[in-house]
Amino acid sequence: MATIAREAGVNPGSLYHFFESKDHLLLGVLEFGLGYLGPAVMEPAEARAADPVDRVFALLQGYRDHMEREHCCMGCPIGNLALEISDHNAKARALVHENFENWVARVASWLEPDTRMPTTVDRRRLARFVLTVMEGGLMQARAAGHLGPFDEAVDVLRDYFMRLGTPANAKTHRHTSPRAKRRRR
Amino acid sequence: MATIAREAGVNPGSLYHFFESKDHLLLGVLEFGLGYLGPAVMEPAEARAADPVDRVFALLQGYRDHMEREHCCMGCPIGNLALEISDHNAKARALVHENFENWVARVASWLEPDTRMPTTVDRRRLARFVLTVMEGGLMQARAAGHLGPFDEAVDVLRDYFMRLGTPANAKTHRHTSPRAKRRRR
DNA sequence: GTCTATATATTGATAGAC
DNA sequence: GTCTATCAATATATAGAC
Repeated sequence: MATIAREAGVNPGSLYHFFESKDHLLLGVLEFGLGYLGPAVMEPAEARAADPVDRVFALLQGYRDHMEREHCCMGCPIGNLALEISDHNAKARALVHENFENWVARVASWLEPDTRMPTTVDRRRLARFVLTVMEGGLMQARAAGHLGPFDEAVDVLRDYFMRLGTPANAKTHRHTSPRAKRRRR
Repeated sequence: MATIAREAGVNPGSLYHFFESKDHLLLGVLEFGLGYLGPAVMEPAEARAADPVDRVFALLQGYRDHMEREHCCMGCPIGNLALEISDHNAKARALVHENFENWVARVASWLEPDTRMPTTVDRRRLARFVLTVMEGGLMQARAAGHLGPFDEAVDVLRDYFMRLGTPANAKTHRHTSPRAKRRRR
């Protein structure tokens, strides 16, 4: 609470005017996330690519850029909370879940109209898989202190999409570009 | 510290005879993990399946069983610490990374001799991808409160292995068995 | 090495003036 | 609504007897 107050430039006691407790503030953060996702995370990816699969990799690139700006700290705030929140905090847990479902639904809506993938491919399941790979990749990148593990995971995911019949646009192949040679590991 | 002492059945002060501080105890936990992984996690999977790919899914099944026993709480202790530990705690972070590398190296050693996958498939990268999917899947399962998201992620991963030319043994297809019908979602 | 007791620091929350 | 001051609770760590 003290850190939040300091970062916000307010006095410690003032937070309690808006949130009746530490727990309520956490719920406020998670509710904020629900509205933040669209404008701050999904819309930029939608603006950068129209193709369904390119959009997915533009989204992942957005997380990568953020992680790089933070020097491999932080990662995904919702993912961090997912593993930090006690299993007994039902309300917070439900909101983390809702944030994930929100993410999955948006990405699934991109993949649904794709005509290259067989119709037997469950778009929602595939969208969830993208989230799975993103969160697992960021976790390892944070532990490693560099983006190598995240890039590797995205590479394999791209290979999978290719095998589903939907090669991603070459522009999203950042890891195979000359610049990538400078990467650690 | 109080919780650990209580669970261990010792008095709060006694912990400080073995660990000079809270931080040192955390390092001790992570060092313990390095030796715990083989006997407690990898060897059971190795005993259950000889085939490289079946072993991978036996390993994932082991995490699933553990998660189910805990009623979808806890998940992977190393993964939890990976996102909970401060980015400034360099020693702890390095040990989390070492735990992950340990995991990846062991799984890669299973995949290396596989003759069905093209030799162009980077075994170590694939092993890391398995860890990525496992951690991302457990994270979402913990948030959801049920194993649905984990099972979905494993399903997609199995599909990927199949497309690489290495279908997993039917016995590991727990999600498509009649029992799976009882699953939520 | 373990116990009881306690010191010290940090954190969560409140009170009341402005 | 914000500020200063401060309370109460919790958590980390230490001391000294046994």
